[in-house]
Amino acid sequence: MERRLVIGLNIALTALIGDEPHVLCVKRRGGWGLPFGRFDPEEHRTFELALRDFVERQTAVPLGYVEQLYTFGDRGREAPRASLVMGDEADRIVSVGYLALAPEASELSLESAQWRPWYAFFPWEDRREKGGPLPLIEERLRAWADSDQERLDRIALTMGSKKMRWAEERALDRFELMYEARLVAEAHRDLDGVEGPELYGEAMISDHRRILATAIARIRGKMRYRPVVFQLMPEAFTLSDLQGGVEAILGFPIHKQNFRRGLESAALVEKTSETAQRTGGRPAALYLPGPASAATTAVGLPLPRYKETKKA
Amino acid sequence: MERRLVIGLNIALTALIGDEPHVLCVKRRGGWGLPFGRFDPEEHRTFELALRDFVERQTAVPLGYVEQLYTFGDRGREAPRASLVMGDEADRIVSVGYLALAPEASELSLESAQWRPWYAFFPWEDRREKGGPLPLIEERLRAWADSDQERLDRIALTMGSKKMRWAEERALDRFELMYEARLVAEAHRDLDGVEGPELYGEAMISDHRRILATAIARIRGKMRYRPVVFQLMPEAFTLSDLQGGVEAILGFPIHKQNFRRGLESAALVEKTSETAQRTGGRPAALYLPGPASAATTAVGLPLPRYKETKKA
DNA sequence: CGCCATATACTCGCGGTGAGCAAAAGGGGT
DNA sequence: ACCCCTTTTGCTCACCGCGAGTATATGGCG
Repeated sequence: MERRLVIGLNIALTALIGDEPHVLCVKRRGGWGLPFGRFDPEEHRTFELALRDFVERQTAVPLGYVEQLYTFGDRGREAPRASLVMGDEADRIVSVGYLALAPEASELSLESAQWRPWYAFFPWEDRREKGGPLPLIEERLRAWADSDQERLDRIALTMGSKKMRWAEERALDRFELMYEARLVAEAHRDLDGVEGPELYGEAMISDHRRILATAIARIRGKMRYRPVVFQLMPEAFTLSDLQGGVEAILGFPIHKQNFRRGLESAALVEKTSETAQRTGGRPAALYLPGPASAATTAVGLPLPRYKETKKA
Repeated sequence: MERRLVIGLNIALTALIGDEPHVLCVKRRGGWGLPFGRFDPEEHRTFELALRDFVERQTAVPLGYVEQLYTFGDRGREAPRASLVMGDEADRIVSVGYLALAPEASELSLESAQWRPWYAFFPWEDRREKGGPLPLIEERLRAWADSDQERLDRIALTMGSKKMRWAEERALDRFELMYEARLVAEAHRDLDGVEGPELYGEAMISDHRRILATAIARIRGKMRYRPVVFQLMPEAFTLSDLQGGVEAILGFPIHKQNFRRGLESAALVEKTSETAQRTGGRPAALYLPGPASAATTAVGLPLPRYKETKKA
């Protein structure tokens, strides 16, 4: 029997709902996963076209900004059951992961598709509020390292420490560390089928949570040198909205005045004469993306680095 | 007749020879190209293993650092002749590009493999010396733009201008611009088969020059936040060697004292007691990669941005 | 009319970075 | 032996971006 190559396309489509980043998920047997499909060379001229095609079919959501993430070709990268979903047992699956951004989370007509918050899958990536599972996770990672200096260094590097600052864009490294230390359900599912004690975040089928981690890492990193946030914002927005969105993606709060100063000095936004009607305090001016906000521009947002000592 | 998916792996393996970055090329009919091969799912467990396997077979050069670049799945991305090399006419080729770095350019036993300098393919990317084809290229690009403001903006953005600084990591964008403006031979070969006037840089088969541009862009960008240069250096080196390598990759000269200051304050290098015997001036101390130079470290070299006003 | 909440404006100080000067350490020629 | 040339190495200084705090404007609401 001949083995054939099959190319699967996976997409992490994210949009903001309020100040919470969400990812589009579809229900499969085995649990939630990212929308995906098989690339048919007869039918589609490019990966992107195929992607748009079947995402719209599966979820009735049109795609906006799209970017390729990574191509996974490892045999055995998935649990055996994945092949039941994607093709014949004997086929070899190569999957190409994509990131996409939408300016709003559209209504979903299908029950099998749903917007789910990022941080349900990665609770440790959200540091906007004090608290959270991080201290405990670090403790368990150190227990796993078991005085192995190399492991301890790696933990300090990816999770932050006294000397090393928290690097929000290392979301993938953190997930891989958690996987190796068996603190996420997928590790047990893939390796021995046994449930561990206290695991963190919701699992996804196959390696989809890994792809989502890649997507989070990518967009977090990209925000520093490309104005991609605007792909997640509506036409007009207040600076607070924008900052809320940025903080949601980054996973930590930033200084308001400095953020605004940087935005204006880089011509990233343009003030309109209208104001938003809000409850609470003084009405905020509505802004539009400015001349420097074109997706092709190599200008970054004024983003600080995470610091332990900041107000909630 | 059934069409099948074929996965091709392409690799841009680079090493320094003196102060010149070189890429490993293989001779094919049609001209020079990157080493590549067909991924056989029966034989290889992962892409990387396959890569190492056939590069060693084709060129007898072992790979060091390896990183995936991008996966190209477009139909018609290649000239028809490519399918003769890679598979049957009817097969659909998807190619995965890789970047690899070697600490030295090993001797090549095969005549069909050869180290070729980066800047033979991209003369406009080397701004270490005054002069070069850039002013003329910009002029021809503007002629191509023909007062189309969008094109003019794009040119200013990718090629630099008064307001926009030269961004060395935009090598891919520049190549794509040159392709669209038909200033590289591939554009004519792929589109109409006619030779144009004055073209820039040597051509490669298929889209291999594009992959090399991607590789250059990637390593240039990566140097800013990861100490990847050390993958290109021998065991011990002088700071001038290191700086020469960095400048070779970046494509422009940098300030010596500031470079050294940054290196030491980041603990990227470690001084040894030995010195290099050189002709010319004062002997330089030999250095080793320092504690912060591990490939996993998120620390960048102290790299300035290109400025027009610099010494030769 | 006073209170509250948020938006917006301004200031201050540190540290990173760009740029240059000057001394140190060899080699080679006269 | 001495001078000159070259490259390395050490140091200074000014500027600017950025973190962080303080103060003022502008609305809603009781």
